[in-house]
Formats: sequence, structure tokens, C-alpha cells
Amino acid sequence: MTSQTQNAFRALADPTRRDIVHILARQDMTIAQLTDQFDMTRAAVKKHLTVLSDGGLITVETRGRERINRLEPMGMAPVLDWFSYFDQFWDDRLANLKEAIERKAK
Amino acid sequence: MTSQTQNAFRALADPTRRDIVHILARQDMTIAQLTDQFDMTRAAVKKHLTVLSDGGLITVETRGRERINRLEPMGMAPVLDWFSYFDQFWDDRLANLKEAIERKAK
DNA sequence: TTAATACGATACCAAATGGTATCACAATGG
DNA sequence: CCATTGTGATACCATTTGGTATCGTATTAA
Repeated sequence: MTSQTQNAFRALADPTRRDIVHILARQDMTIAQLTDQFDMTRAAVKKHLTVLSDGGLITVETRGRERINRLEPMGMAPVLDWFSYFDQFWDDRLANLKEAIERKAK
Repeated sequence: MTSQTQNAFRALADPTRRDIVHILARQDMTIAQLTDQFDMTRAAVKKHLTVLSDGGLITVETRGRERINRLEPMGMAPVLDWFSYFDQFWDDRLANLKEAIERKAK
């Protein structure tokens, strides 16, 4: 019953998780590496990663005893889709974002 | 301490609040009118409106004994700004997101 | 084989969240 | 004036959330 849109919005509602997303945008990381970036235990980071995974925002690849956490940009699509409902209202911020995306896609 | 970005993300994390935002996008409404749209008490709707107001997503105009709740589209700017952070990182993953966004456009 | 490493899972806790019920109060209309 | 309407505020409740501590397990290294 919890939609992908809801899971994605929920995942992004926490500042730590948004930080994790930004960090993973630069570089894939194991849980231990991510934990080094925050002032909390590995268990807490793991919980955040689970929520991010439920939201479709990251994927995990098992490599030996390590788990490589990787950003899944497509997970943000439901959120951006939700915002597109407002095309009639705003000042073309989304249009700018779209343009930037298309520009870099070339 | 709680940033505007955090307040906005938090406000949008709840499905009822996202529904309220969509409803207010089409028409300004009083609390009573909004309550008619949901299966919950006026007090619950009022709480959601407070969170939305904290997030800068709506404004309230007092008119007589009524309070007109109005969408504040600019309140979404911090959220979109957060997403724009990825402009500098997205490379080949970008094509996929671009596709997703354009699929929604049709 | 044995020890260290990287992680999962669970129990537990305080605080936040989403809801109700209820009372108070200002504005409106007869 | 007085009843009604529209709302705010608060106390209260169950559940979720974000965190720790702890133990178990699989993989790697010595």
C-alpha cells in the first residue's frame, strides 16, 4: 500500500538521508565508509540505508564481505513526477532543472 | 535550527499533506472546506496545515472569521534547489532520469 | 585454524508523529 | 443580545521514528 512515491518522499524527509544521497552522488561507499562521515553508529546508518533502499534511491551490491551502496538516480523520478503537477504554478524552476539535465545528457 | 529545506521536505513527506497541496493548487480553501475532502477531523487537518505553513508551502489569510489557505508555490523552491545539487554529478545516469521525466510529460 | 573485519538482526529506548476529543473564543446573523 | 459558525489550542493516545547496545554470521588475512 505504501507507494513508491511515498517511500521516496519519506526517504528524503530526513536530513541524514539527504546527506547520504549527496555523498553517494560523488562516490559509491560501504556502510563503514558512510559511517565515518556521520556522528552515529553503523546500525543507525544501516537503518537509513534501508529506508533509502525502500525508497528506491540506492542499490546495494554485495562484494565479498562488503556491501557497496550506490545511488539510484531513477529513484527520484517519482518525486519529480509529483512536482510536475504544478507546471501551471511556478516560475520555471523545474524547467530550468530539466534543461540542465538535458544539456548534460549530450 | 530547522532549515527551510528541512521543513519543506518534512511537510511533503506525508501523503495527506501532499494531497492538500494538490487541492490548494486548484483552489484556495478554508479549513472546513479542506476537511470535507478527507476522512479525518478538522483538528487533524489543522495540524497538517500548520506543518505545511512551517514548510513555507502555504499562506493563510484571515477574512472575517474564516481563514483562507492558499498555496505558496515558491515554498517548493528549497526542495527543487536540493535536487539541482545533482546537476554537477550526473553523467550517464542522467539519460535515464531525463527519460523518466519526459515520460511523465506526455 | 584462528583472529579480525564487515555486516545483519534484534531488543530496547526517548521523542516525534498523526490522530481524536474537548473546550475556548471571535465573528456573524437573527 | 444570543445562538451559530469557523477556528485555535490543548490534553491525551497509539504508532512510528531515529537512535544505541549487543549478539550472531560470513568473509578475509595471518
